[in-house]
Amino acid sequence: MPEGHTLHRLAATLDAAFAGTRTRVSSPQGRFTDGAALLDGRLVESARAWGKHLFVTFEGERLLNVHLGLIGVFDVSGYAVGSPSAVGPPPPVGAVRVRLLNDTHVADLRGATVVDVIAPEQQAAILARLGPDPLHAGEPGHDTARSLAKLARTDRPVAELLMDQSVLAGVGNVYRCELLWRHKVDPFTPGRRVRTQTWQLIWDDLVDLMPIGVAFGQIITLDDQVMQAKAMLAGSPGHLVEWQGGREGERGRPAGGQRRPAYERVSPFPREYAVYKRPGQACPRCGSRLRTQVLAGRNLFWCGRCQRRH
DNA sequence: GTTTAATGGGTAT
DNA sequence: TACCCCTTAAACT
Repeated sequence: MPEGHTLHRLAATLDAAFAGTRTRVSSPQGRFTDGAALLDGRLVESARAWGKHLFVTFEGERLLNVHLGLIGVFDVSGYAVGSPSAVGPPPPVGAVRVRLLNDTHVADLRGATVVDVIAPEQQAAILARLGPDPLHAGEPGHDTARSLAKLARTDRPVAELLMDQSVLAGVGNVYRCELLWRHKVDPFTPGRRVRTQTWQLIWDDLVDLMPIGVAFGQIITLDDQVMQAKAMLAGSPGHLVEWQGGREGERGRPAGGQRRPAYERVSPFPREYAVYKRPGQACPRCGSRLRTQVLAGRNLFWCGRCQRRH
């Protein structure tokens, strides 16, 4: 589910599956019929993500803009990769708002909060609202300069600022809780009291961790898992790994040695976090009882004993 | 069978 | 701060 790593992985998956191909666009559920008609049959140029926003660019300066919200899912699967399929694409299951289809792949979108056909100017307006994205680090504007300037001018708590997409694009509730814990930062520290160095270290950590999240399709922040993940990525030749099943995340028999891009790697790691969703349990670092509290409408999880830094 | 929770965010009050 | 939207699956009764 969707923080920035999910969207970037999705963009890469869609790009590999659809870029350069003429793509059918439909709305099996019927709530995107008009938009689908505007895109149907056009060539897909690219799929890219900034923060939690996904853009699929079609020929003729038309873009499909998707925001998954809290519960959206965009499932991409290959139904005839390697050899032509006699059976064709699978029928849509459930409330499929948008289906992308070409000769090899099918992608079904469900539950998204934003699904729009937009022009390049509207995309520019969306991007202008976003803060720097750790997954675009190294590109112009994607560093800590802008976010530090914002921090210096506000008393809003750092835990709220980390989730503000105009401060940092792509960070969600899991990354924010885990990063604050990793850096021993008190979630309630007012923005202007956060040390420049602390914020820089958090940013550098996100730049390091989020690509691992993209590669494994999972937020990985526990140090031992991070080390194992890095070793696996370093040991993987090129960018290809064995495809593990019919659908992302599902285990299944290898489909005849088919090779798929690394971003479809299946994660071997259990979903474990230091503080996220562990209220009442022991802090992995100091053993103190972990706490939870709703902050700005979202559940915050932290350790009240060892998160004291600013 | 019904309720709830979920890695989000916009708009109204 | 409250409420709204989107959808599904797990947790309740």
